[in-house]
Amino acid sequence: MHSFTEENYLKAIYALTQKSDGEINTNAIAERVSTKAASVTDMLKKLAEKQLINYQKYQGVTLTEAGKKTALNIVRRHRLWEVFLVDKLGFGWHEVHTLAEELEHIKSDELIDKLEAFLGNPQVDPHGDPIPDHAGKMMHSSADKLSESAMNQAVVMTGVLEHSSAFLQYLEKIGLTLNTEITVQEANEFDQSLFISINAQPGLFISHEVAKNILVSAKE
Amino acid sequence: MHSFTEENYLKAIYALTQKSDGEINTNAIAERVSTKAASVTDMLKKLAEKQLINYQKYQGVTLTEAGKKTALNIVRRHRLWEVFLVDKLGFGWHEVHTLAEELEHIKSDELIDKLEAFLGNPQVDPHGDPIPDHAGKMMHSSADKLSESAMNQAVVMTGVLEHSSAFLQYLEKIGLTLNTEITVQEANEFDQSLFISINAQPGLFISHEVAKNILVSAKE
DNA sequence: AATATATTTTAGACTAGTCTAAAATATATT
DNA sequence: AATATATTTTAGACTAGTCTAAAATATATT
Repeated sequence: MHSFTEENYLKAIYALTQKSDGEINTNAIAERVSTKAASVTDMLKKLAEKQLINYQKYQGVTLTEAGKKTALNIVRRHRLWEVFLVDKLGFGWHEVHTLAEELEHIKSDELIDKLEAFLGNPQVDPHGDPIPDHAGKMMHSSADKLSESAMNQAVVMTGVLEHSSAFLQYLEKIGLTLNTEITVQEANEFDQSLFISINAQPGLFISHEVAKNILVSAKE
Repeated sequence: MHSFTEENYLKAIYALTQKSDGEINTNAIAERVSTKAASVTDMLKKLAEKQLINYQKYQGVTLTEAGKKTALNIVRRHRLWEVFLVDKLGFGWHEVHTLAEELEHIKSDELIDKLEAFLGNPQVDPHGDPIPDHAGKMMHSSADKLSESAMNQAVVMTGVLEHSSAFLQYLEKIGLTLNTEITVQEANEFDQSLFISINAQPGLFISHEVAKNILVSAKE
């Protein structure tokens, strides 16, 4: 069994790997787990010892198969708890991350499997991120950024690339939530801001910064 | 905020207080939190420092008001999670204690309040133990031991005094679960074993040891 | 290629919680 | 009341995880 702290490091390494394939460096991990580089080095030795990461001094880090499996399991737990918090307890999608960070460390496969069944075997969490199964497999969505979406073509919002509470609250306020139907009606060449319509209602402007953090898929 | 470990000590002291009013001694706590007396002494100093317990060297321990409030809050969390695990996820009443011991340490009043509402504001946990409210108040049940129940009088099972998995599984197997209607038909003078009928079905024998760990209330 | 800068690691110290063995105190027994 | 026994506390050491400051290495710049 891995400690609370070890799990957090693995999760951080996994998340960083997603963003930037290749080796992950010490400072990036330190920032993610809110600690100092020196502490990270200590933990990397420990994780390497346990065969969870490939680590050579000064050479950066990659997850081993075992490490990846563990990380995906944590992600699985995290996302299932998020679904529970939003769907069952009525939390907003911007409020659940911190709570799920605690809940994810409760280790019982039986608990998680029962939770999954209770939630109706959801494929994605409240932010549209896919939920890994036991084996670590998860849905691969073929989503595009709204900022790259074609004009006058109805698409459906399926995810976000930015998970900050501020961003999520803003989206909710202007009516951009998962499964919303969006049509880009105009793109401003100067700043790439978009004029869009939501669910066929009066449109609104969003900045490029916002548009590039929204994922959409073709309406099926 | 109190650490995971501090919470466990407070909970242990509270539980011991329930069983034996008066001061709680170091060894009893050590056994309950599975540690050594020396470690308990260290922690008692810390808890006294934080005004959670009244502690004088060699004199035993009592909870302060603040300590009691904290302990009741942990009990509240523990029992609500147990309801969730049994009612919503389908765990057996003998399986939930250990999981709830982990879940109870997740500290968010909002989470617990929402969980409580989601569960329909239950008054008791799956073992019939009352759930404290915010203020630490809880239902006071006027239950008797089945072993002291009057003959030929229908009563309802409302709780247990023994929470071991083995005992709970045994009760479930023979059909003794919460809210079961029980009538004592015969008492054996020699060993105080009882012949009882359950929900008006063919009767069965139970030992005195079992009967004295079952709580019943008058059928209303 | 030599040097400056940035990144990572090492060394040694700190905290929370635990332990063993010895010392101090309380309680039980005569 | 004196002594034996049981309980609790103290002293000092250990582990997991963290930190700062200095040393080692890698990368960027000239």
